[in-house]
Amino acid sequence: MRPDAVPAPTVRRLSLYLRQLEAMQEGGKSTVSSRELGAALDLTDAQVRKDLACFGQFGQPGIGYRVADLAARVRTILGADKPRNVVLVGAGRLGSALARYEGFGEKGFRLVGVFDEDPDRIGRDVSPGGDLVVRSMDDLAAMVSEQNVRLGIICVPASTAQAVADRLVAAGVKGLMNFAPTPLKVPADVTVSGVDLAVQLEQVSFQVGVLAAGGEGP
Amino acid sequence: MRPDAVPAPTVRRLSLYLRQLEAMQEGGKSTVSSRELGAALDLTDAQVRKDLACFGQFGQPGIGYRVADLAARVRTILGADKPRNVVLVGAGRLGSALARYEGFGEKGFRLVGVFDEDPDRIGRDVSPGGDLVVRSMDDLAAMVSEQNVRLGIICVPASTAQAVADRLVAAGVKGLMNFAPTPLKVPADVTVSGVDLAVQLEQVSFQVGVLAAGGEGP
DNA sequence: GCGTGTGAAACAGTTCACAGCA
DNA sequence: TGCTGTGAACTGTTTCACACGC
Repeated sequence: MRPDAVPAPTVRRLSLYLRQLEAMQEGGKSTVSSRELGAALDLTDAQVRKDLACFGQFGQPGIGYRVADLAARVRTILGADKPRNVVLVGAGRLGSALARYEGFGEKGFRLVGVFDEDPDRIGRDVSPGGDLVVRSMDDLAAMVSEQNVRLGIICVPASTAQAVADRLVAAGVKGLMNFAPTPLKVPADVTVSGVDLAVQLEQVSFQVGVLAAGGEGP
Repeated sequence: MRPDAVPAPTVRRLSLYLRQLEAMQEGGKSTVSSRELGAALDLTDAQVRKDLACFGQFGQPGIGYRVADLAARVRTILGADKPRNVVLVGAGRLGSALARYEGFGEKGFRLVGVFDEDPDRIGRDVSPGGDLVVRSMDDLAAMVSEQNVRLGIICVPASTAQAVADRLVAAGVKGLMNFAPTPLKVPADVTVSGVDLAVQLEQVSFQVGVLAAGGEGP
């Protein structure tokens, strides 16, 4: 299957498979069936097989999948086998917390720069290791091109998010994770994923209301 | 349409409509067409109408929708017209940043408690206003029942996330937003929304790789 | 027996196209 | 004319069911 034909939901699950496989590998498991892998992630066995089939066949009938092999294969598919550089713009509370978030590093992402236009924030240390300080926005473009950065995280207020996105795109970034509660306009060759925390909580809240109302009946 | 039959994507967009409508209302706009509303959010006009039609008909043919009325109606549908109490568990860096995130308050959520089991964190101030301190997990159940809390945010490491979820559910919480990179098992009447930041970034990264590869051809 | 890979069927969501109304 | 509301068509995803291999 051509890589651009892989459904988005499949890509999301691939990431979950990898995490689960790594946990199983640590636990000393050598093979796993689609049923087992699915059960751990609340998915059907058919779903797991369909997802993996997008990238060729590497299961053994009657046995299942070899955990180590499959993990390595998925890692390659996702590109998680080589480090991918990331920059983060906006060193407010959320931005600073994300800069220190270990989860990105565990997935093979390398945060190479944190930027902000507020002079009070520039120079502040935002890494657990102490080797990352907030830099001026003036240094953004150079960093992106020198370190070949393709991914950017936007953690600025909604009012400046579009301007920041424009600068990142102009510098050469091709994928954005946007925490600002506003839609971004970007060229077609740039991917944006909006992470709108309030909207997500709103969704849970609505669902809770629905289930509560549904449960009231006789 | 029965409220439990509303598609999840529609609920998410409803939240976006509301934000856009509020912006338009502030801008002094009194009516808006599905085309306009859609354009602001990168949606088709048909999509907007279908979404709104789930909740009855309140558009005027030839005119469009009255901004103020529609905003009020959507607010009611989402339950955003009355405050909804929320507790947050895990006052690490991410948890502390989220506790201070204004976006939740703007949507009508009220964070009434922040909890952690680490004694070093208990008592620390985690609010912009200074009226919210980290409390012991021992106080969780009482707070949830006294303040009638239905929503919880989990910001603890993956290793303790399930245990925290169990305690929240036992206390009476019906909806969870989970920032820990692990799936949670909960009863059927409880909703969980996983916000897996690394997975989300992975998805963007994969997409970037695909588009880059696709663009190389002749 | 068990378990993969895969076409067929079912389902969900989006887009189209148009009737009907201001 | 402009715009809504909505059935019909379409697209994409999930589930089912089974042939084939260990």
